[in-house]
Amino acid sequence: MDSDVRADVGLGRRSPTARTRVVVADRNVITRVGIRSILERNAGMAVVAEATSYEAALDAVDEHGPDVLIIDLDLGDDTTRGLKLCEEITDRFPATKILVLANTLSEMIVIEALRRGANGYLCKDDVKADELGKGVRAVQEGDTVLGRGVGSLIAHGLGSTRGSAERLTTREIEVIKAVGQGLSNKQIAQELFISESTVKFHLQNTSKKLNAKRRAEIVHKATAAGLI
Amino acid sequence: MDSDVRADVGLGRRSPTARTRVVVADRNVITRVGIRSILERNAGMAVVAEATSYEAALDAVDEHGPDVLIIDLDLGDDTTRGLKLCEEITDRFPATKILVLANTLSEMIVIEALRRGANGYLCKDDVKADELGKGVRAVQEGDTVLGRGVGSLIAHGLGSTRGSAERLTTREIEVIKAVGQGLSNKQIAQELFISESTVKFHLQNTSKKLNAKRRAEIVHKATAAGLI
DNA sequence: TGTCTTACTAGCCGTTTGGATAGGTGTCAA
DNA sequence: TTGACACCTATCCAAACGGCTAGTAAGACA
Repeated sequence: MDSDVRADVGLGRRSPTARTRVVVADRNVITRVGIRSILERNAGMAVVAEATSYEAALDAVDEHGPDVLIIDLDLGDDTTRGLKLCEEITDRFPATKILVLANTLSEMIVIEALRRGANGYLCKDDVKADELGKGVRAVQEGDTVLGRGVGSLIAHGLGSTRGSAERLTTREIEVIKAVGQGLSNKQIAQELFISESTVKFHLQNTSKKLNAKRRAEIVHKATAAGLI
Repeated sequence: MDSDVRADVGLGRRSPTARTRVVVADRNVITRVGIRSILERNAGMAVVAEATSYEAALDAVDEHGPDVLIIDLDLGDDTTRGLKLCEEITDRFPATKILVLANTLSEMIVIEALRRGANGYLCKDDVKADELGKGVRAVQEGDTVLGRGVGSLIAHGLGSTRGSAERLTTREIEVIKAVGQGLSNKQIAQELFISESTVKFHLQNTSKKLNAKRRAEIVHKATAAGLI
C-alpha cells in the first residue's frame, strides 16, 4: 500500500507567490495525477498534498491549510462519510473551500453536499480541462460552482414540490442495501431485528423519496447514485 | 464541444526512438491527462492521440497505429459498444494491443473483454502509478495483464461450475432495464410485445446467470456492472 | 404545555412475484 | 440433419410484495 498522504513533490513551480494551494482527495492515482497536472500546468496552482482516504484528507487540510480541497465523495465504501467530511472541514477549517468532484450525478447527493458546506460540485465526466482551474478559482473566491447539468438538476429538484430531493435515513439505506443483496423482507427483518412490516414501511418511504415505483427501481436509483 | 480526436501536442519528448506509442480512449479529461502524465513522465512512453468516443478511438488507431490502446469501456451509454470495439480493433489492427482500464470490476465484463481480444484489464481505482506503465509495457510485449483482484475474480468465476460468467442476451438486458425502471412484469410484457410468462422466463434465466436471488438483486448487479 | 415533525414500528389484504416444469419456434453452424 | 441457442408461451401454487392505516417515541418550537 502507498501511504495515505504524500507531500508535494514539487512539479514545475511557476509563479512564486500567492498561488492557490490545493489538496486533492481521491482514491484514484490517475485522477490525482490528472488534476495535479491540469492545475499546475494550465492554471498555475499548487497541489500541496494528496489524500486517498477521509482521515488523510482531514489530516492534509489540517497540516497544509489549503485554499481549496478537491474531493471525490466516493473515497470509501459509502458516500455518507464524504458528506460528513464536508461538514467537518467547513466546521473546523472554514478558510478552506470545498470543491466536490464526483463520479456520479445524483440530485440527492448534490443537495446534501451543498447543505453540508461544499462550495462547488463538478462531475468528472463533464468537466473540461479549463473548467477545473476556473472552478477552483471560483470557489476560492467565494462563489458557488455547479457543473454543467448540476445546476439544472437541482433546480428541477427544488421545483418539484417534494419527493426526490429528500434525504434517506440511515435505517432506510440499511434496508435498501439489504434489498440490493437480494434478501426478502423477512430476511431483512431478521437481520435488522425489526418486523417485516417495518421493512415494508421503510421501503415505501424510500420509494416516495426516490420517486420509484418498486423495490427494483429503488435499488437501481440508489446504486446509480452511489448510495449502496 | 471539443473535437473528438486530438493529435499529440508534444509534451516533453525524451527518448527519440522506439518509444511505446499509446492511444488513450476515455471520455474524462482528467483521466486522459492523468494517464498521459504518468506514461510520459514516468514510463517514457508517448501518448500520440486521445479519443472520447468509440468512433474516434477507431479512427485514432487507424491513423496512428499505436502499440497499445488504453480504453475505458464506459465510453458511451452502454458497455456493449466498448466490447464491440475490442473485437473490431483486434480484427482490423491486430498489431495494436488493447488494455482495458475500467471503472467497475465485473466478472462478466472482464471475461467478455478478454474473449473479444483485450490483452489486459486494470481497474482504475486499484492501479498504482507504476503499474500503469508496467501494464502497458506488458501487453505490448504480448502478455495478458490482469489487475489486482481481477485475476482472482475470474478464477473464482471459472471455478464455479456455471453461472456468473455467462453473458446476458440482448433481450435479457432489455428486460432487466425495464425492471430497473420499476415496471411490473405485465408492463414489461406490453412494452416488449411479449407475454408476461416470457418476461418471467427471461428474469429467471438472468437470475441464474447473475447468481441473484431476486429481481432487485439482478438490478443491483447489472447496475453496478454498468450493464444498464 | 401542547403541538408538529420525524423516524420507527406494526397488521391487514389483495396483487405480484418466483420456482418448477413443459412445451413451442426460428436460426446458425457443425 | 442434428444440435445448440435465443426466444417465446403456458400453468400451478406458495411466497413475497405494495398500499393502506395507525400507533409510539424523541426532538423542535412557540
